Amino acid sequence: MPKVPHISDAEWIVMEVLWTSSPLTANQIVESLGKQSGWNPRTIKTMLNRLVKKGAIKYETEGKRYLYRPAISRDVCVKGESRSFIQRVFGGNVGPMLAHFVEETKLTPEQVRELRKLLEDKE
Amino acid sequence: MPKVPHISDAEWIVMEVLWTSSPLTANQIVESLGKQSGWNPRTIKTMLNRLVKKGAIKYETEGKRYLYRPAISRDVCVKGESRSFIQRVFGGNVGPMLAHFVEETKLTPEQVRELRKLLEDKE
DNA sequence: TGTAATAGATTACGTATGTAATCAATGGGG
DNA sequence: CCCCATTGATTACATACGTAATCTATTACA
Repeated sequence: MPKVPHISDAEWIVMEVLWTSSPLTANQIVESLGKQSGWNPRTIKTMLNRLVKKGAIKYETEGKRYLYRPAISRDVCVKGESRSFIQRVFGGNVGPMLAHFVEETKLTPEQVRELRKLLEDKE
Repeated sequence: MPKVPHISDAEWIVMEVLWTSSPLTANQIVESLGKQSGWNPRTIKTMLNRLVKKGAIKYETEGKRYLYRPAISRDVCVKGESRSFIQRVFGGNVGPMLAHFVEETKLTPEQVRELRKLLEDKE
């Protein structure tokens, strides 16, 4: 039952840290987020707790230290969030969603080329 | 100050009704959502209230009837929600987001053709 | 060995959301 | 002209989220 838990905005930022490198101790995560995040370390601890509770991360105790690591892959989360976003905003239709963004967004020539290549491979 | 209010999942469904056709009375909205939604009419009334409060819809009283209509366009909401989604999940980078979906999604030949056309126009 | 510093666990609290029930005003039928 | 049905407004309540503070257990130091 790969029930993808919903990762909130703030939680997502914490997850990124662990997806980038893990395992990490709570303190390493706090440091990694650093002052830029503007979060009190307590706040980060709280989020770690909640993420554990919702099964997004897990920890092992190495001696007395807690080592956190993701319990679900970034890819799975991206798919989950994407699905619900596209469902909500585009009624589940990816095609129109893509069209919307291709039209709406400034893309670099590189990106345009890459997308065209991907589309060619589709056919 | 086109501050785009956040439209929640459930609220979005109500908004779709009004974006599709408006103005409507509360009852027409309830009917339009019908049993498929599984919502108690009270629930729908509550959402209408909240949407009014957050400035997503407005109403005029025609005689004693309340006529609801959107106060913000679907397009503006789509842009707002998209921005926060892409920010969260793709760090704000639309290019990779598009690449992800083009790769991940089954698209009809039509859709592929349309996207390629849009991309051509981009260059 | 008693005490302070750590660090995870628990509790806090305001806002948002999902999902309603209850209140109150108003108009139509008897 | 009064009472009920209708409909928007107010209130309810549990869960999620953002943001912490406090409690507690453990460890390092004086």
